[in-house]
Amino acid sequence: MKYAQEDAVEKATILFWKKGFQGSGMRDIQQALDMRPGSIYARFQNKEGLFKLVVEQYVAHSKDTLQSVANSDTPLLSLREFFKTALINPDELRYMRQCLLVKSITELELIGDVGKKAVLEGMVLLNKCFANIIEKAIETKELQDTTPVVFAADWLQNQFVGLRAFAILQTDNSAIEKMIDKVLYDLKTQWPSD
Amino acid sequence: MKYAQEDAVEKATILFWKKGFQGSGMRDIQQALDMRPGSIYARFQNKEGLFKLVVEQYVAHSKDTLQSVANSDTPLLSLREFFKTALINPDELRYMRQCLLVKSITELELIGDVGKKAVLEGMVLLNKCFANIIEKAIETKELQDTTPVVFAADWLQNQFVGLRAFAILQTDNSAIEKMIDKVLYDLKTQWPSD
DNA sequence: GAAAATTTTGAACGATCGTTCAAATTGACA
DNA sequence: TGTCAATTTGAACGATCGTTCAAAATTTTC
Repeated sequence: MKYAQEDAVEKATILFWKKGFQGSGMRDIQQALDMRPGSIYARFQNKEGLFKLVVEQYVAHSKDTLQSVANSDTPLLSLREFFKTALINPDELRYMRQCLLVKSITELELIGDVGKKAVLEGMVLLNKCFANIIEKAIETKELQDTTPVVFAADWLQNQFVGLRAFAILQTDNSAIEKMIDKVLYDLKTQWPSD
Repeated sequence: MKYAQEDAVEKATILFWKKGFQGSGMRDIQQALDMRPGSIYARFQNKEGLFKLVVEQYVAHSKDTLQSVANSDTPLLSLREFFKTALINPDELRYMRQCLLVKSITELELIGDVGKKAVLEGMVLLNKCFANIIEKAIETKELQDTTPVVFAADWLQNQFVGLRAFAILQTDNSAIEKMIDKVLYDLKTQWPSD
């Protein structure tokens, strides 16, 4: 029963990821989940309720991934692999290059308060995950211990956003890899002082 | 007559910028332009035709701005000012922090071919402007002459995308300024070799 | 100033939007 | 197997979507 729900949310995730909140009609959702409108409303309250679950599941999954990066022996090397996996994928999965949260932020005004809250809280949570990775990388001496953790976490999250927007337009995978290298390079250099 | 058209496109720009292509209904547009549907269709063909003009005008304006940055005595200092102007603005203009092109890219699948083409060509054009700035900065010795122009242009455009997504969520202007400093710092450092 | 050409108007169209709900189906328990 | 609760169904609702077009208003032409 609970499994069926997770499965439905997963299918909805693909749809929202591809088409956005506004762009995904209830009839698209009905088709994707193979459920009739009444069932969807009985289970998820309404479109926004489903979207909220999608975002929460997306964030939870991202959090898990980022935590396993942080807990790796070499967090920075794992981070590089994580970037590559997220940004370089076959054509039918290209929609995944865009970050679902960032995509949602661009249409934040059109989403209700419930969905909005889920998106913004998700951003904050993932920011903490990035901070955690940086802390761990300092511990393993992959990063200098002078690295400003909180600021670098914001910066790293930014880089990820920019990279994803870049990757979605890019056909050349090696250009994406070079861009990832630049990010990791800049992460290790000096940071501007206040 | 032509002036009235530019004025209408400008008003439509604000609307599309705030609400996106899909999120801007024809009735919103009618109200924003103070025109009745028939007039709008007579002038702009349809919603997508208006959107195309909006994107083209947006790109043309951005191009002008970036070119004046490139033609400054100190392109890199001007670039810094450009970033600050684009990313730090009063609350009623906050919608401008998001890049209209990037916002459009997130809903590219929902826009027709005409609008899609305008957006993608706009990205390419602005990329060339970024490359031009880098070339000029090399000439003025603000950048090392080993800076890889084409790659750095992609990178700089990326940074701008990331910064804008960051700025739209940010309330603290000094955090944005610090992030801009980091970008300019990283622009001047070494680049990973192939 | 009359006639012709151009532009603007706004009611109305069919399609699609998110959502509802009475009826049918299914599942749980005695 | 019969009963009751829980779930699923799908036709249908009012609202809104992008768009059309005959009629009215305006501008241009001679």
